[in-house]
Amino acid sequence: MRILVVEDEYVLADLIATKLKNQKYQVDISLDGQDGLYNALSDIYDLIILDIMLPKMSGVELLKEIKKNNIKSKVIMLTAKSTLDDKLDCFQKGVNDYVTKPFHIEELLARVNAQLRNDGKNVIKDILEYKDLKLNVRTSTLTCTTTNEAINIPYREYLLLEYFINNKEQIVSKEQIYDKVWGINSDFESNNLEAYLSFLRKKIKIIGSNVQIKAVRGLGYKLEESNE
Amino acid sequence: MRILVVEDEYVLADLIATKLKNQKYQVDISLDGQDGLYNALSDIYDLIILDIMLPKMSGVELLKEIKKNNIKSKVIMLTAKSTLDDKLDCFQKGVNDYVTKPFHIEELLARVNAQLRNDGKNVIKDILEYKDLKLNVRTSTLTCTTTNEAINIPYREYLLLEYFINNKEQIVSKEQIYDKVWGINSDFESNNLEAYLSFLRKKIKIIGSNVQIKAVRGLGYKLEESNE
DNA sequence: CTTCGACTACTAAAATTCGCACTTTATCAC
DNA sequence: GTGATAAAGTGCGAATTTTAGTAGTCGAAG
Repeated sequence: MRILVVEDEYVLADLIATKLKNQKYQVDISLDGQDGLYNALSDIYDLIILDIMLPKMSGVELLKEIKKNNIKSKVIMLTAKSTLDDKLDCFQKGVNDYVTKPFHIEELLARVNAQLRNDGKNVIKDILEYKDLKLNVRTSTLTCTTTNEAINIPYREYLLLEYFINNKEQIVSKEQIYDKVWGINSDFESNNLEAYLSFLRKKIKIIGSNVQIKAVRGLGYKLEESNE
Repeated sequence: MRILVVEDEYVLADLIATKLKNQKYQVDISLDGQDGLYNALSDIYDLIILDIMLPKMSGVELLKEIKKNNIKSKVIMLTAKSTLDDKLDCFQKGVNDYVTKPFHIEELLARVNAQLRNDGKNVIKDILEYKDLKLNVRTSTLTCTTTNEAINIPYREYLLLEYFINNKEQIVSKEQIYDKVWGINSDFESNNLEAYLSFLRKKIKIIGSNVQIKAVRGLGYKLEESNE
């Protein structure tokens, strides 16, 4: 899961980012509205935390722009002033949640989690699962429930697997994967993605799962149960 | 959209219900926790507004129960007391939003709307169909609804079929097909297109559909139902 | 009306290409 | 130094392209 924090107070932005990273979110920071918009328009973020008072472009304007461009990231508004009208205005414009400063950082985190929760299933989202695979978000441990074997997963491979589980049984293109795992501004030249796929597949095999990452030539990859 | 309000102060419950009904939601009211749970377990609600202090069964317990029963309704918690720990506890248990009394009714409505907003997901059409053929765009799988057989379709053949379905029952020339499937600057010398038609027809036959790609001599091809 | 030739369409199979998998080597961060 | 990440190298095989041979269609001439 990838989150963009748009907040000009560097200390606060950094605090939020650090806490979120501890929860295994990938976080980018923009310190002003213009940069925030630029990043937001990439449409790779699952959620955007957006301050209202920003240099260069206000949060409200930014919000309007991303809605106009059909960006599907969720948005949590963050603000010092908060008359009822301000709130209503933002909700009207499509905000998903609205937090008033000062706030407890834990509450913000809880609200972030509430927004990104996969409704219905995975109520407590510490564990992502697909078939006999369980991926513990906190410890980065991958477990196979049939063999009861477990293995630790390094950062990149974790991101990769997380993306696959969140898009289980769907074909995802290399570009999509690259954007999510490495970020927008990566060269995407070498076959580095394929190398990591190989690492990940090896680990899945080691713990004895029958889940596989299948290549769909020309289109991308797909997480599925292997059939034999 | 159907909403359940669980709140023992009748005046407040009624106010919320009335306002929601004005926005075209269907609303039911429960005045105590037991009745609330009974209603909630029907799993017909898109959202539940839940007070914490309730007769017979507390909101928190109710929440635990519906999560245990895998109810997929969203939940907005409504409460007078609100220490940070209370909030965190509720979010932890899977609440989607948390509103502290006293609140402006308009803010609650806005938050309800925010939760039930359709986020523009699933708007994109995932499935192209013609007669008994269904082509899943995400998985590149072709299914026949009469036989229930399915088969995977590689890239080129997928493009070809996609074009045919988008121009169902119309005669399309070889040039048009070539431009769409291979791009404008292709040699178009060999009978490569015909080879692919052959592949595709074979697959359609394998899954037992009665749709056919008919050649119209000198003009092109046409996707239609075969008649026998 | 029939027959023949020319042309178009179809399919099977061989040839080729190119995407992908895996390994190895280099670089980086702690 | 150790483990994680990035880059480079190599071989395989499925997807694509090409080739070639067969079947079917049409029209004109006998």
